[in-house]
Amino acid sequence: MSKSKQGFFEEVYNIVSQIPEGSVITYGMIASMLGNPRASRIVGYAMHDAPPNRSLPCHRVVNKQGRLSPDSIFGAGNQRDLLEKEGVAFNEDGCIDMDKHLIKWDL
DNA sequence: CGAATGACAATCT
DNA sequence: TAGATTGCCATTC
Repeated sequence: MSKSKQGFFEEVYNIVSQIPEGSVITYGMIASMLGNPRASRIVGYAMHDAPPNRSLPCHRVVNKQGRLSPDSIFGAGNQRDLLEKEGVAFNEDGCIDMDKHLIKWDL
């Protein structure tokens, strides 16, 4: 197993692995924590390449719209089902109720 | 080193 | 309001 990924990716995996159940986080937040509030895409790319051996709850990582990743990538309806099982509430639009489940970091 | 990629975000029309 | 475009930045070829 060679470490193809550089530090940034591991930082992303580290944060994602810390997401408690029933909570979600946005790509922009993770990027901001890493010091690059504009690297939201890098976070998404890290998720795309996220190795399952990290047990990354990538289903808890959503965009700011509270929207989940494309079913084509995740696997048709799996992500939403997982979140619902963890106690995450969804809106009628199929988006996560960010105001209730979005992680709030210590201010 | 340069070009291409990408599970986003913000802005414009 | 919804769809399309641009910007941003790390990783890969």
